[in-house]
Amino acid sequence: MELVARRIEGLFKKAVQKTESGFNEWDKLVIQPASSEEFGDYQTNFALTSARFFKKAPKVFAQELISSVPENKVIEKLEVAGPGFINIFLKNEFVSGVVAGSVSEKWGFSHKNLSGVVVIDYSSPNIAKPMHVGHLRTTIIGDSIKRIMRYVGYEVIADNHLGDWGTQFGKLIVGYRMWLDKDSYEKDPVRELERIYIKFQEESEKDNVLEELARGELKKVQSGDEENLKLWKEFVTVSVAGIKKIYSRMDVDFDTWYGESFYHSLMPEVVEELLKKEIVKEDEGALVAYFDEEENLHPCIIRKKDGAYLYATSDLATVKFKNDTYKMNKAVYVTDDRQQAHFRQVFSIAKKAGWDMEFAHVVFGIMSFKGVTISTRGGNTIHLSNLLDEAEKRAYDVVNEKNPELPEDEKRNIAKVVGIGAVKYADLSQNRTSNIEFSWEKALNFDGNTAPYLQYSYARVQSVLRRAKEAGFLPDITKEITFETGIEKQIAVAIVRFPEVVEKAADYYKPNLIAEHLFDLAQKFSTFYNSCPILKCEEDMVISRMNLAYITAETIKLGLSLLGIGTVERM
RNA sequence: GCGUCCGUAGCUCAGCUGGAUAGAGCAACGGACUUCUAAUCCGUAGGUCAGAGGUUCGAAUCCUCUCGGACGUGCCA
Repeated sequence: MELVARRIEGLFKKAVQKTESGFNEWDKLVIQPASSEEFGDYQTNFALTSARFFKKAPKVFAQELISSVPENKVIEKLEVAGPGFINIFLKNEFVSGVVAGSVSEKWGFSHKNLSGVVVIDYSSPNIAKPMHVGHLRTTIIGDSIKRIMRYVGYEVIADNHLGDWGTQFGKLIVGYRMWLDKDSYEKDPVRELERIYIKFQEESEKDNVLEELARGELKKVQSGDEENLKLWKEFVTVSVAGIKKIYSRMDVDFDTWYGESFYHSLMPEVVEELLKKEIVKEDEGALVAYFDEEENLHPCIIRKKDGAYLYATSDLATVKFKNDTYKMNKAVYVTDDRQQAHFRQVFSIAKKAGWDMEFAHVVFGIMSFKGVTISTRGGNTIHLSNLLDEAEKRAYDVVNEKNPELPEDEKRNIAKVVGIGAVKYADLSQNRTSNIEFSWEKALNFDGNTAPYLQYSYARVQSVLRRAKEAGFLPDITKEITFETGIEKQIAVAIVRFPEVVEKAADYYKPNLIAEHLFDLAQKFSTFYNSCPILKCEEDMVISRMNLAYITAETIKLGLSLLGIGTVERM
């Protein structure tokens, strides 16, 4: 089914072609949601932005335009307002038909370039340390972008670029040999590794010989020392198991797990290719890429004078690998904004190397707690597992209070879906690149603009539908939805706009647009629910209202699923 | 020094790809449950969009400068 804004766009295109040939700046023709209900359902500023091209006064041009729009089943009324806005009012029957179609047909996004593969690199924790709330943003935002892009029709590969080859392994090997507590290692290896890691940090501040030892042990891992390699493998295995447990709780998964260790063997040929293409030069024994002045980037070291590779080399290897392995459309990286310069360098080098694809660095601000950036080393971590535990516990307490009669396992499930949904939504509903301060209160809030609010709206509809079923009614989308009140029409229009919001969210990598739209829809639904009875109104309105409620719920469910958040039948 | 990001209601944030009177949530205050789940709804109050210039028919949004904050900046990741 074609997006409504695109249908309107098509009509205006015809109108323009009727009045004037030779116009080709079609990207100026933007149909947007009306900024206020009084201005209709959609609006366009096209007459204002393009009046100059047509050498006409905006208002005059707008008037001509609306009288040239061909006969159609979509638009009820057009009016010119203010300096030359065109307000677009849709036909009720049309809106109602689109709303009904939205549950039976798939939205069409074939106008987009969907060919090729999109690889999204997100989460990518440094392993052998437990995941903490600092990992939340990349994990949740990346997972949502994956879901959104898949829904739109891209072939998406979710890649977890694990930090499984870094300096932490040298430190862990040293610490493991010195301070291991066997019992706690057996009980919870990841926690014990974390303890060792923190202890190493503390001790090495007093005694910098430790750092040197660690570098030595790391070197041994990388050169294939059997005993160290065995330890490394063990650390990787236990950490990945721990990480997967967390992902499973959060309903996050990946298609590939090409960690840094995977790319290690590819580094030499990457460097060789860059040398051959004269993108990097030797300087003081290191290999360095330089950039044009207008790129405004610092030189980037690709290989150290001791022959070791760096972060940039590793990321360049990922790009080359993607280019060689897949027919690429886009490569997307979801990280905090400290890495902006790094990725600008990587993308620039990759383009010069001819590794052809679109690049996107999706950035967000770093998370701090009590004013300090969260890090394992800083000792101010909040383990992700603790946050999820607490979220589930609080959600459980609420369900238990509101619906004590529900079966225990259902209450547990509700607590999980609602608690984790709240945590995810708190992050996904904001998309500022500014830094954020972690707050328990915010992450665990269940009131207002939160996931539980949306889930609650969904559950209420299910409750109505259950009662309707008992009374012998069922939603029937072949029956028309009529708008008796203004709020019913507003709900319908919000449903019509939903796929347009999804498309925008995919284009700009902004899940918060979906969150915002769902909240708006759910708020309108709550208003409707509280003021208009669904089952206790005149008989011919029952089916109409039930249909509207049903489709609203389905839209909320779909939207939440694009955010990686589930729904429950009761809560 | 240079660069990037940020500064919007008491708090947390939307809006930033220029459009009509700057929006939510939380907190505050007042109302609505014998009626489809009150994790809800309705209403009130709250703003020199950090500041100053500029571009434009039109600026929270684009440009310049100033102030304030965070981060990055040749051999860490």
